[in-house]
Amino acid sequence: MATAKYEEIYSALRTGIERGEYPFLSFLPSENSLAHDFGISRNTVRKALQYLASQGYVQAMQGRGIQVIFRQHHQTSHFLLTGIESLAEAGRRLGIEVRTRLLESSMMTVDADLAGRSGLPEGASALALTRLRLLDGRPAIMDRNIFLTEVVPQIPTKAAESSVYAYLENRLGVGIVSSCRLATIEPADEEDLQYLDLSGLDCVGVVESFSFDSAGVPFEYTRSRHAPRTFSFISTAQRLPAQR
Amino acid sequence: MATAKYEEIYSALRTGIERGEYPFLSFLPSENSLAHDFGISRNTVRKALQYLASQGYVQAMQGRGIQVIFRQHHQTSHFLLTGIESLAEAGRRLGIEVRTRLLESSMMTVDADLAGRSGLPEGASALALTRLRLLDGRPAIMDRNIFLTEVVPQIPTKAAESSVYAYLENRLGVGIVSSCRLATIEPADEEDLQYLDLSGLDCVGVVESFSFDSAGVPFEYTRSRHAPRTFSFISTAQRLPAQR
DNA sequence: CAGTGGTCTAGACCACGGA
DNA sequence: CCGTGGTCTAGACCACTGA
Repeated sequence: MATAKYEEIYSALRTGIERGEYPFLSFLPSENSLAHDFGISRNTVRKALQYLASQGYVQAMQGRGIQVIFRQHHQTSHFLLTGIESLAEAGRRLGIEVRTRLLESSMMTVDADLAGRSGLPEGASALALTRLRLLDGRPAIMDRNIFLTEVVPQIPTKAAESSVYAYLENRLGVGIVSSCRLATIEPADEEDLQYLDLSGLDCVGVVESFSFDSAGVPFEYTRSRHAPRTFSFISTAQRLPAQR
Repeated sequence: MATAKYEEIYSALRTGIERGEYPFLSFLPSENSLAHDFGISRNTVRKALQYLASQGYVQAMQGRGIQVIFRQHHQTSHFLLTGIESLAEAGRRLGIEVRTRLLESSMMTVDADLAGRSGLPEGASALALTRLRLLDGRPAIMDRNIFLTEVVPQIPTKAAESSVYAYLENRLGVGIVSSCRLATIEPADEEDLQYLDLSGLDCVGVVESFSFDSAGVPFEYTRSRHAPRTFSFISTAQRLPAQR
């Protein structure tokens, strides 16, 4: 299937919501009428609606309908902690100019400490990148990426200075399927003070990321140190069934 | 239905994963065999698996199987940015003692600025709480909660000093269904310096939260200022269909 | 090739909300 | 009461993986 039917209706409804055709707190058409209008089964409609809900666009209410809970100005001006998006993609979405300086690229071996923190197999060969990312010309993020050599044998300087993920997807055919992120705050170190524009503050926001490729291999571990000014992550949550 | 079938199999598999019966990078039984074993249809099995994937427990791979990607020690020692969980619940889960001091409780009216930031209706009457939360005896979080009076007419001091959410759910029958969180870093202000244990740093982690109840009313806006030491949020992401 | 997950259907019954 | 969303089924066909 080129594009699944539920993706089409997901996109159609999302676009409608983002354009304001379905404003904040209004209701979407009912599942039955959507199924009829799009000529698909109700199950497929429900699948699209589930994705919309998981992204914070709508909230379904039994007996009432499907309400729009998306607010344009709040939910489109931040990085996504939920969602897999490269900095280059986020920059395009937010209208921010992203530049990247490759500071270091080297081969290494995953030691016990790194293996424990990252889930990468101990003793494996890995490629480490250190990159400084500039947002609208201001040094904002210090990225340290570690890739399994087995999955990512090398990364050309040019790719490292534009988008690593575009290179992985388009050249190597490696896609990130799942990713786990951890956000904390740490005292700034000498390197941060040297490179980042901290606006006089003494902390950085740290985002660690653990990624799995489409073959289920944990192949990437990244630590990003963010200047406070540009640390801004958004996430949506729904009550889960069977929550402990 | 008391508990849905998919909730039961979700819980069963999650427990199995958390107990190590299905270790990191192992495979679950196939969808067909799960359907047979639990005596339910494959669609229902898939629904349970989808929730497991959304919580970062598993990753399905076409033609191969369903792989476990959950690592106990990494994913159970942090607050959840994905997921709706009160601080009291998180404390129990993490084995942290949570104490709360109510600093202020007052009625207010939602002005234009607050309405713009929070999504609460301008002019509405609201109840504002300011609370200091202590984790294992150390002042760690300054919470500012704003509730629509229409939904939450009042909160007894006792409830404010234990868990507001338990009070909302059990006494008022108000459940949070969807919630949007925004995490940033800000310079510490005088109040933070006065109350919080900042470990000598000059920043706080700020989490803003916008919540909708089961009737679809945006009824709560919360700003939490976290001491850096205890700011630690985890989030999992999957590649979405139709990602921009 | 057999077995896996991915998509989709048509229909059923239930619980809930509002008129 | 009717219309809404919530759950569940049985079965179909597809695309992909690995032996």
